[in-house]
Amino acid sequence: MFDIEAFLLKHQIQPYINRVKIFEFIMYNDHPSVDEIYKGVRKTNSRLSKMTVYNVLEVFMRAKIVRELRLNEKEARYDIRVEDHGHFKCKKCHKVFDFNVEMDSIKYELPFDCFVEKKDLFFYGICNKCLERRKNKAQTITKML
Amino acid sequence: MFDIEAFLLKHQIQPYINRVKIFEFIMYNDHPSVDEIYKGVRKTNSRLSKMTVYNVLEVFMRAKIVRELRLNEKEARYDIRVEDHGHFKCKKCHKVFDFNVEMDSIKYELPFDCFVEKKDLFFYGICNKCLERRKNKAQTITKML
DNA sequence: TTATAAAATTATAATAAATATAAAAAGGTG
DNA sequence: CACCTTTTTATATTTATTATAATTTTATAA
Repeated sequence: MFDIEAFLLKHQIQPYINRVKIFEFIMYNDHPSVDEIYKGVRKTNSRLSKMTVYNVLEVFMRAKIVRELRLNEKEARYDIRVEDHGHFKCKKCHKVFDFNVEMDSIKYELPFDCFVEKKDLFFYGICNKCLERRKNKAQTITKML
Repeated sequence: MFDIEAFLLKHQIQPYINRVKIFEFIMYNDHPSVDEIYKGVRKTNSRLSKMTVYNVLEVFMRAKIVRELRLNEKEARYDIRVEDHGHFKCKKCHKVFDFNVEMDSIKYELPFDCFVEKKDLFFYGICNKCLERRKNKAQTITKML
C-alpha cells in the first residue's frame, strides 16, 4: 500500500491530516475539482473549509506532486500523475481519462526558440461506453420502427 | 484583404456589426479573453455589452469558426485558427503563441476505443524574448559584482 | 412603407470559482 | 508549558460566466 505520509515528507510537506486526506482523495477519484475534493473529504472531516482545499492544492502544486488541469470547463481539476501525459474528456459523460503519450514523438515547429517546461495534450470526444450506449439506443429505435 | 462579412455569411451567420467587429478583434489580437474583446470592441462601439460578446462567441463556436482555449488560467481565450494546432504560453509575459503540430505524428495509447473529435496541445514555458531579458539581466548583475 | 414576427442586444441579477484577509487553532521547539 | 510559526477557518471580495426579461434591431410580407 502506498504510504502517503512518507510520500509527503519526502517532498518536504508536513503530513497534516487534511493534506493526507486530500491527496488520498485525488488518488482514488478521477481528476476531481476543488468542490468535489471539498465535499468528498468533508465526509470524514466535517470541519474542513474550502479555503483549505485551495491552500493544500497550492502546496502540492509548488512541490509538483499534483498537476492542475484546465479542460474546456471553468473549474480546474487535479491529478496526481504529474509527468506529462494525455487526457481524454468525454463530452457525453464528462469523465476524464489519462492516457500515455510519447511527447518526444510529436512533430511541431515553434515560431522561435523557447524553454518548454510542461506539455499538456487534451483530446475531446466520446468514450467507448457512451458510444455503446448511443449504438444500443439507435438499435432500439430501429427495432421500434 | 480578408472579407469578414462574406466569411460569416458563408457560415450562415448574419454579419451584424458586433459580430464583424468581434471577429475582426480576435483576428488581429492574440488569443484575447472575453474582457479584452469587450474592452477592445467597445472603443468603437461604446454601447456594446459584455453579454453580447458571450453570445456572439457562442454563435461563432457553434459554427466552428472560433476555438475556445482554456490554458492554465481561469478565463477562456479565443482563437480564429480552428484546426487542431499547438499553443505555447509564456509564464513570464503570459503571451500565447500558435504553432504547427502534426497531430498524426503523436504516439499515444488510449485505454479504450473512442471517438476523438478535437485535440489540444499546450506547451508552457518561457519565450525567447523573456529568456533574452533574463540573460541580459543576469549579465548586468554579473558586471556589477 | 408599415405591420409583424423573429432574432439580437442590452441591462440586470444570479451563480459559482477563485482570491484576499485576519482571527483562531494547531503544530513544532526549546 | 510557553513561545513562535504555520495552518486552518470564517468571512468578505473579486471575477468569470450564466440566466432572464425587457428593449432594440432585423427580416419578411402585406
